[in-house]
Amino acid sequence: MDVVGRISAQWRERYPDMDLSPIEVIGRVRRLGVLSGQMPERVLGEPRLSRVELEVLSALRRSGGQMRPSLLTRETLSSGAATSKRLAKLAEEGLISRSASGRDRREIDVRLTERGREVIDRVLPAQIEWERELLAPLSDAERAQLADLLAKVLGPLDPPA
Amino acid sequence: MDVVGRISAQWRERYPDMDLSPIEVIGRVRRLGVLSGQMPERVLGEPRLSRVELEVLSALRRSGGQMRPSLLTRETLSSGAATSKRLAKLAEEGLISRSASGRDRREIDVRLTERGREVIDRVLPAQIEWERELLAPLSDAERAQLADLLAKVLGPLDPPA
DNA sequence: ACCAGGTGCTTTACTCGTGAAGGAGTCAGG
DNA sequence: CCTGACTCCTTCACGAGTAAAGCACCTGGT
Repeated sequence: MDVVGRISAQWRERYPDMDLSPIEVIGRVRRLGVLSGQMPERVLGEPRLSRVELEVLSALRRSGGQMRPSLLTRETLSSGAATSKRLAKLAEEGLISRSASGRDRREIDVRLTERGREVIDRVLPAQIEWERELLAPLSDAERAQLADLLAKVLGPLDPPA
Repeated sequence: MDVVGRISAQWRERYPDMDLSPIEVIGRVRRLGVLSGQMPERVLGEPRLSRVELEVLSALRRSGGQMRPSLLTRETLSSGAATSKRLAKLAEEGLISRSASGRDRREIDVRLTERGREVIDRVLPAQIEWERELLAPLSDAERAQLADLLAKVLGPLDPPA
């Protein structure tokens, strides 16, 4: 039995008629979320990237071209301030470039540099591999089912656009 | 479709033969983990408690008596340093007390104060209610299924004890 | 009885995130 | 044209987390 199982067993023993099903889901989600972020050294490439920095580079990579900070803010579920600092750091490390957008001078175009593209192409597969290992106890069908159930929960929560 | 769905669709379009199933699970888990932590004001009681502080008080509440910091560290998946500071803050706010354990003078007994017990008894039900709302899109059976699948993944990951 | 190595908690120095305030740009109504 | 309200990004002051070092204490082999 996992930690959350023991926790809710303890609650149940104490208050037999409390409905703990939310804890058994959300508690596990939070735990798995944290554990999935504790990647072994080998997974993160040369420049030690945090999970969120990796998400930024991934977003740039899959979008193909440039992206505005506000979009990255939404995708990473963090504050605008955090994005600003993150981009400054990534630019400092030579992984992205920032340049004024032509259309609206308030906007910034963020792009991967050559080096940034090379880094994300090396690190992302390792990251996915690590996630696959975490999910090893599940069959393919179970993994798909898990993805579906989570999508069902997230659907109404995620911002409409 | 949720954000992660759009993300993996974008990847698929670009690299049709990449296996993205880990992203579709872990990505959603991470997102839901973050969103479940962004509780509306009303959920957290008088003293503004963070999610982890609430976990500490809950652990003390359900264990019935006292607990050592090292145990709380393991349950909250954070560092010992973080636990030390957290306990100092909670003690400052009068929610817990810390006293030397009789057995081993390195150990500390952490207990809920009267006020601490009152606070957690008020806040925890609100918290569970909020989690229940997040999971509203699922039927009872689906919620149970989701809990099971997550337990299957966490089983091998959680520390053995 | 000693003391070397291990354990349990705290402290220190630092990084990273946040909300709120700030500066610059756009735009619609008069 | 102005001007006031809005948007986009950045800066600031601060809170909270971490790793590593530190301190006090226990324990088992000699």
